[in-house]
Amino acid sequence: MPFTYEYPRPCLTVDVVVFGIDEGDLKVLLIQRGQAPFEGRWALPGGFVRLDESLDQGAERELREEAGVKVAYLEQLYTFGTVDRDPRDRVVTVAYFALVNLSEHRPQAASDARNAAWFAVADAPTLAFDHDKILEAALARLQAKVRYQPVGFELLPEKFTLTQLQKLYETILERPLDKRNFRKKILKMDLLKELDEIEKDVAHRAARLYRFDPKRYERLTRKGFNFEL
Amino acid sequence: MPFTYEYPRPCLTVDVVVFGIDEGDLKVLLIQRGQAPFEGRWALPGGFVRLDESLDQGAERELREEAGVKVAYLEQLYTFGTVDRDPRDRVVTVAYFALVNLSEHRPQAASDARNAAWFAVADAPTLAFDHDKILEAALARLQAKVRYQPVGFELLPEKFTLTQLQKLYETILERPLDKRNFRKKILKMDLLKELDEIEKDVAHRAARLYRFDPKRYERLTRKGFNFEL
DNA sequence: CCAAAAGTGTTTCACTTACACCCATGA
DNA sequence: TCATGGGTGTAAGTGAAACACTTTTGG
Repeated sequence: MPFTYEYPRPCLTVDVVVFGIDEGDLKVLLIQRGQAPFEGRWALPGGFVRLDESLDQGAERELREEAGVKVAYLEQLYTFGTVDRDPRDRVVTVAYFALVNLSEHRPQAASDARNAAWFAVADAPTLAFDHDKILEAALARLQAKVRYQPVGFELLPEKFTLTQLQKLYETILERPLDKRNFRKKILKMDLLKELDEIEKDVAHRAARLYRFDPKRYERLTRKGFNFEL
Repeated sequence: MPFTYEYPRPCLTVDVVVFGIDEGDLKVLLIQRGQAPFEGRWALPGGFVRLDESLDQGAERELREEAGVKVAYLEQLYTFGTVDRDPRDRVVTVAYFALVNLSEHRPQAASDARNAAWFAVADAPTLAFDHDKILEAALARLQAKVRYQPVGFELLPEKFTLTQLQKLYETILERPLDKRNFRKKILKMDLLKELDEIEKDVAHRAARLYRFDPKRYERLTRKGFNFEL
């Protein structure tokens, strides 16, 4: 018979804040709850961790099952464990923070789970449990992170213009950036590869397309940079 | 009869990496284990979370009980939850990161728990479970944090000299700093209050004592600063 | 030819860095 | 008087911030 420790055990869940960018809005993926507690309320995707999976695996599995989402980036955010955060039982949740490329994902996520939806972060509804607090923490983390790591690229299509990239940063940081300074700084990082292609089907001068250099991107992700702007 | 969720539950523990500074060495508090698994091996202080306490409360309680330590600073670090990190059962642990003022604490901690000891981080033994990984993560966090928040002061006595403060930073960052630049920068932050007192009992010119301004300190802790040096 | 966005340089200012000598004190 | 650490200023370089006009293209 297997050994087990003789201590009372709380429930353990994972919850994931999934961010995507859509036409200048920062969006978050929410799920409408089907059962009590908080039945009918919107909440972060998540669920109970299985005993045979790690926390990271649990987070990915829940996203797949609940929202059909494949994430481009996933990191642990914080663990929330106040005694009364779930009215029915003691539940500790490990919160995660994820980024997805919305241009590839929207159709799937929307069709797959009829009760999943993307909300602009600015006008998300009041969430179940302490999920408002979790969302707030995730937003703070995203804003901090984008200043010293190139995470933001996970949110864009593979080929993009510098203006798209700048809009992404402006959306996340919630303030306008200077065009010339932005381009100077981002190009000096030697992170982008200029392509021979340009935008199509725009009613004005077409912009040059870029893609990021995966090697350089990887290096900067590890060692960090300073992106104050 | 109270409601409970019908999912298998892992064990949940907290473990704390407690740092202190002692004569130019960065030290960490370890506990020698009295039971299996890893009996006799050194490990981080910690233990099972009770169902009627939050994670933060659990961390503080364990420190009190196991090591008689009152911490000056405590923050959650990361949650470790791979399946096999404890050979006997599924145990998820929420790791914390703490700073104590060693000049006030050593006698107590040493006497209180005969199996607790301070080790220089550089030559700590191999630890039980995945505690080496946790310690490594805590050290990285401390080094990162000290650059943009005034956490380091928790490690010093109330009144201190600028040289002591500089040594503290040098110890944490593991590299020498320029004396004049250090003083210029730290004083410009308007974080320190110059006292009318000077060092006692030194065999050379006595240095001026400083204390930090709690209001200003609080503000900088929240909003951050840049301390690259 | 007009609307719309693309693209491009320079100046100013603040901050970081490097660096060496005299001072005060107790032994 | 000597050994020990305390205390101080300047110059050069780097990076951030502010700022406006010309170019290209499609409609």
